[in-house]
Order: sequence, then C-alpha cells, then structure tokens
Amino acid sequence: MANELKAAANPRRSPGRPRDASREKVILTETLALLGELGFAGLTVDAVVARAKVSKATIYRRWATKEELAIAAFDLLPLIEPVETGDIESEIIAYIDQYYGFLRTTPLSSVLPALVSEAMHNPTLAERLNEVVQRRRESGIAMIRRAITRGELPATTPPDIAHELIVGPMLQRSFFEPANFRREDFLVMVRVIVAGLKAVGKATSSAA
Amino acid sequence: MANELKAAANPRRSPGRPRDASREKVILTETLALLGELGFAGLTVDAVVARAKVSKATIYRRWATKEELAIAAFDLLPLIEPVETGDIESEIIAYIDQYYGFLRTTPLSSVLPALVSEAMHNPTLAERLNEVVQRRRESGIAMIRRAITRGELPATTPPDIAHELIVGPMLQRSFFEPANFRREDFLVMVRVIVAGLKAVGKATSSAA
Amino acid sequence: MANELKAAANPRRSPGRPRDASREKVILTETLALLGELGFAGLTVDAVVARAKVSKATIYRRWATKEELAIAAFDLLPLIEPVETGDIESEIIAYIDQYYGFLRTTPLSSVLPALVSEAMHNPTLAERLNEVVQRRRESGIAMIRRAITRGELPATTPPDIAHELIVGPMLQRSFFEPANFRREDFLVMVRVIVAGLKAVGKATSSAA
Amino acid sequence: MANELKAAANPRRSPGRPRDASREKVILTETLALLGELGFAGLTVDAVVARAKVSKATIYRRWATKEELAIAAFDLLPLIEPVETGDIESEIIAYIDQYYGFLRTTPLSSVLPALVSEAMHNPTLAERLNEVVQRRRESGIAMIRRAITRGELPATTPPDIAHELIVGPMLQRSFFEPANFRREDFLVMVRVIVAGLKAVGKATSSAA
DNA sequence: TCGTAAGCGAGACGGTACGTCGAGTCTTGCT
DNA sequence: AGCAAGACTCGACGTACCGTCTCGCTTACGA
Repeated sequence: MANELKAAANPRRSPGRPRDASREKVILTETLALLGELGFAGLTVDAVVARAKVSKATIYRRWATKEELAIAAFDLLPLIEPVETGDIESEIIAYIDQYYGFLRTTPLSSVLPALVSEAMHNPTLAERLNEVVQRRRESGIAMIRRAITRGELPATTPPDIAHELIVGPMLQRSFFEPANFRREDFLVMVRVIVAGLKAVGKATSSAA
Repeated sequence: MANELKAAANPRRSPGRPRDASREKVILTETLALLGELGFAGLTVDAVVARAKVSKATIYRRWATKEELAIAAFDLLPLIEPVETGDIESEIIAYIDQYYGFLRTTPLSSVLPALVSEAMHNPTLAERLNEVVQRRRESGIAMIRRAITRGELPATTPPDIAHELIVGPMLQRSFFEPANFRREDFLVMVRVIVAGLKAVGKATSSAA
Repeated sequence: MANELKAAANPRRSPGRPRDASREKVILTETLALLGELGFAGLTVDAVVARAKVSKATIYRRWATKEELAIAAFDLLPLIEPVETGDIESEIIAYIDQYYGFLRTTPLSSVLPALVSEAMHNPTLAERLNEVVQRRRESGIAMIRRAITRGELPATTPPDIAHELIVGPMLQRSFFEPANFRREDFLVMVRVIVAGLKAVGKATSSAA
Repeated sequence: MANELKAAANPRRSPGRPRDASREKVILTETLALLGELGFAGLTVDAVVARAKVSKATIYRRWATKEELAIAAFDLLPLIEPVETGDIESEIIAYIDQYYGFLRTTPLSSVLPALVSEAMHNPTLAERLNEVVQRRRESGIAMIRRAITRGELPATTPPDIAHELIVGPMLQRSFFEPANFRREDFLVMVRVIVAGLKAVGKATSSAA
C-alpha cells in the first residue's frame, strides 16, 4: 500500500515538527560574530539570543553548554587549503600565510585557547574539540604526504610529526605573541625544518 | 626618639597597619591548588577565600582581577632548569622531560590557555602574562646559546627561534593531545630540529 | 438523496474531521488527577500532555489557557446533594459533611483559591468561574427554600444570604485551617445560624 | 577591659557587614505595589529587582521563594482596628466596613487566595501564612470578648467561632463576588449572627 | 473515489521568569 | 591602614513552562 511505500521511502523520519535548520545557521553565525567581537570570555548566550532572535531553549536543545556552542561556531571557520607548487618549502610558507590570515580575520585566537583550557577538565568537550581540530589538520598532513610522494621529502618522513613541527611554532607565536607573527621568522623556521627532515631522512635510509 | 628614627629610616613608609606578607603566600598557594583541581574556569575567588581563610578585600587589595591572581599563582611554579651535558640533543630531551613533568604535576596546561584566551582581549593582562612567559623562556634560550658557544650549533643559529622550534610542538601536543605526549615522537622531532639547525648553519656560513 | 437529508438534518455541521470527544474526557480526567496531586501551581500543561497522551494543540483547541482547562476539570467534580429530613439543622450538618468529604477527596481546596486569585485580574476567567460556582450553590439554596416552604424557617428569610452564612465559615476553615475542619465547631455554628434566622424572622414579621 | 565591656554589651552581634534594613523596606514596598498592580500571578521577582534597584541575591538572601516574599509584603498591610461603641452589632459593621476598605485599596484579594492555594501543597509556606493570618484575627476576636465582658453577648459564646461566623461570609463574598460586596447584605447577616449568638447563649445558660 | 478541510500526536519555537552563582565593591568591628 | 566576615550590585547561567506553530498522518464529508 501507499503507506508502506512512504514509510519505506523515509523510514527514519522522526515524528513531530522537525528542527528548523535556519535556526542553526543564524545561531552559529551570530555566535561567531560575537566571538570575534568579544572573545570567548565575553560571549554570552543571552547576547546570542538577542541577536539571533532565537529562544534560549532553541540553543540549548542543540548544544548542551556554551562551550559546545562555541565549538560548533568555531567549526564553521574555513579550512586551510594548501596549494601545490611542487616546492614544499614555498607550500609551507603559503600554508602559514593562510593561517596568519585566519588569525587576523577570525576569532580563532580567542576561541581556541579558551576551549583548550576548558577541555582539560571536561572530557566530553575534549573529544568534541579533538574531532574538530583533527579534521583541520588533515589538509596540512596531506600536503606533507604529497611532498614525500614527489620524492621531495624522504620516504621515511612521518607526515604527522613533520606537520607538528610546522604548526607547533605557529601556534606558540599566535598564542603568546600574536602581535609578533613575523613572516621572516617563519621563513627561517621552515628552512630549518625542511633541511632537518631531509638530513634525517638521508641518515636513516643510508643506515638501513 | 625611636619613632623619629624609624620615620627617617623609611620615609616612604605609608601610615596604618602594614600588609601581612603571610596572606600573600596562603592565597597564592590555595589558588594554585584550586587551579590544579578545577582548572581556571572552575576557579572561584570565593573558593580561595574559603580555603585560605582570607577575606575577599585582602585578595582584591593585591590583585585587580581573578586573572591577575591566577598569573601570580602561576608564577610560583618552578622554572625548567636545563642540565649541561655537552650534547645539545640530549640536553633538549632532558628539557622536554622536565616540561612533561610540570605538565602532569602543575595546572600549567589549564591555566595557560585560559590566560592566553583572556589576554587576547585584555592588553593589561597580556603584558603581565608576557612578562611571566618571557622569563620562563630564558633558561631554554640560554641552553641553546651555550651549545653555540661550544661550537655544537652553528654561530648563525638564532637562539630564540631555535628555542621556539622546540617549544612549539611541545605546546601543541600538550594543549591538544595531552594524553599523547609521547617521548619517542619528541626524540624524532629533536633530531630533525638539531639536524636542520646544523644543515642550515653550514649552508649559511659556506654561502657567506 | 441521503446526502441532502443529512445536510438538512445537521446544516451547521462544520467540514473536516470532527473532534474526538474521547480526548476531552482523557484530558480533563488527567488534569483533575494532577490538580489533586500537585495543586494548581504545580499543574503543567506538559504534564497533562504526557499523561493523557495527547498533543498540546488538542488541548489548546478546546481551552484557551491553563486556567480555563482547570475550571473545566474542576467542573467535573460532583455536586453536593442535600438530603431532605424535615429538620433543617441536621440537613445543614449533612451538607457540611458532604462538603468535607469533597475537601479531602478532591483538589477543590487547591484549585479554587488559585482560580479566585487569577480571576481578580482576569474578567473572562472571572465570569467562567462565576458560572461554575453559581451552579454549585444552587442545591444548597434550594435546601434553604424547602425549609422555608415547610415553615421551618421564617418566610422572610433570604435564601441566598442564609446559604452564605453557612458556606462562608466552611470556606474560611477549609482555606486557612484545612487540618482543623472540626465537625463540633460547625455544629455550634449551625445552631447559631438557624437560631438567628428564626429570631430575626420572628422580629421582622411581628414588626410588620 | 574595654573589649570585654563591648563584647558583653552586644554579645550576639554577628561579624561581617550587617544587612541593610533599608533594603528590606524597599523590597517589600515595591513588592506590595506590584502585587496591587498585577496580582500575585503577575508578580515577578525581576520586576521587584528593577523597581527596588536591588539585586536578586539580596532578595533571595532574605526570602527563599517568591511566595515567602509575598507573605512578608502582605504582612505590611495595616490591621483592622475595631472601635468600641458599646453596641456589638454596630461594632461588627464598622469592622466589616474597614475590611471592605482594605479590599479596595490593598492587594489583599489577589494575594490571599494565591497564597492559600500554594500553602495547600507547601507546609513551610502554610505555617508562615498561618502565623500572619492568625495575628490579623486577634483584634476581631478581642472585639467579641469585650462584648461578652460587657454582658452584651452570652458568657458561653466561643469568641473564635463567633468571629469565624462574621469573617467567613465576608471572605466568601470578597473571593467570589468582590464586585458585589454589598453593605446591606452584611447588615442582615450580622443581625442574624448576633441574634443567633444571644438565642443560643440563653438556651445554654437556662439549660445549665 | 477522490479532494478538501479539519483533527490528531509529536515536538520545535519565541518568550519570559525562575532561582543560582560568580566577580568585584562596600561596610562592619577589630587590630 | 589592614584584616575577616559577609552583604551588596550586576549580570549571566541553564531550566522550565506557556501558548503557538509546523510536520506527517488520519478521519469524515461531499462532489
């Protein structure tokens, strides 16, 4: 019968009024905006309510705490999109340049440390945060992998560790001296890292 | 009379009862303990008051905000004390080991990101935080300098940048994956960094 | 045709699916139960929804507010049914006994004051409430009238006022000291009221 | 020493900043005003906060719930002050007139039923309410006692029950038909009650 | 037999108040 | 002045309830 067909067609449709996807969007957009203006500590759910013309219940129905809301908003931020030039050093520089762009134009630098801090004492949040951060790392690691495939970096290079060598100093600079995010310093660091990776790879392979 | 002598000896001595230095100690100790137990977000001044048997006024007479209090407490943490073995690679590893020790036994990982987050929108705090962090860096940079003096690292090595290459990944790991602070990963990273510094130094000096 | 006959027979029949009368019953029953358990302030429409397995829309299609719903539920309560013994004093006592029974077994004492309170600032509700209360008074007033007809009470006795003399103290006791609803006190009061009505009636008629 | 004298003079003085009595006054005054304007259901603590320029904490430090606050405010209302004319019937009429005055000029009629309703399911509140109501009854009962002392009412008259006969109908009228609080009706009722009390007293004493 | 109009359960939605909690300030009496 | 104690203002938190609305589905009637 028709009923059976319908049920079969969309068996998982839950009853009741479905959630309004547009609410999600408005909420996260305004959250992100407020995060940019005031930082995480200055973010209040009441302000989101006021600006998104949404009820508190609608927010808390979707995210359990202010922190989870912030992560969700944070997750809207664009990913870094590595370019492939064939020269890993310049690729990494471009990667850093993009990161720097985000740093200036998004609430990244305010949200991220706050969430990290909170995650230290909140496993649920830690997991959520980890998912998001992990996903953001992928494109960078892939960039390293391509350089290995190209033979530009040694085959024994561990991509995630190489990536960590790049991102670590960037993170340190953006957290502790965001005003001194000097490109020339990173040029030096990238040169050291790439040289180091090559040198260590050579040693390893010749040892083998 | 004795009074006149006292006044003459310390002309800037303000009138009234002098501050009780022991209060400072109790407050900071308890603050640090609470920071360790609950993290920065979980820290409340009322809790400090309760545990230190101190009045709120006594706290706010010394530090203007909860954040400044946290920095002051944080500043009590011991510094890393590099050992000098003559081999920079093993020295760095020892440095990392000590850092890891602090990570497990102090509220470092919780306090630091919270303060960073707050500092992003609060210049006063940013400056205070910078002072403290800067001081903590010094011993590590000195360690690099000694390696240069010994001739172990090229003379052209910029000590602060070298230090940043080491600390960055450590920070990144301790913030985002504190549970995976794996020693073997750092062994690899340190080898790459040292090799890179040497390689780049050689290239630079031969080019000169 | 049959259709025309039907339409003619019930010309005002509105189109669409007719209301399900069973819903009304379930809703009011559960409302009354909840009213008994939690009182008016503790009553929530959501709880009615949950227990009656009914949708909110179904409730609000029938009653405009929680208050109206409560009145409707309240109106289900049985009326007092006076007995006729030929002796007005014992009849009144029986009347009070019945009232006391309701007091213990129905949410009367909780619902009534709440509705009264609300009615003070809500004319619509006040009118609805008045209708219900008025209807409940009738049997008691009729009891007085029969006593007048029997000649037991003076012909000049105003039945509604006599009734009010009886009900007033009962109400006062059940509202402010429900735990002290002492039968012996009412025996005294009834004796006074009946004696008073007779004495005043005699004076009035002899004066006339 | 002086210390001991002081301590002895005021041994129960609790340490810390004492509560500001003026806050209490402002809060209760505004609560009463709002109660009058909006009734109990319309009363919100937030509105009290706004009008009294007081913080919520200051309110909740003193009263545990909105209901207790309402009782406290309610308790500010003036008591009925019976006049002594030597004629109990006219005294009762004057008593009723005063009550009627309060009914029109105070939030009595809105607050009282709401509190009664709530008290039915809240023993703590019930007790608080009972204290207040009991105190308000006293002057009326004393009025009856004086009439007994004067010999105007029989010595066997139970004062509280006589009082209840008067107040009951008044309560019933003010709760259910506040718009029809007709003086002439009460004139009749009072005549009946007084006549009844005298008649029953005579019967009792002659029987004895 | 089919379409139209309403009823129904489920549950999302805006709004509003609740009572709690924390930061930072102020006010006591005492030192 | 400093100190312990604790009241005070301000403002956000997360919860709960009201009354409205929007889904997909069902039920009756009338064309």
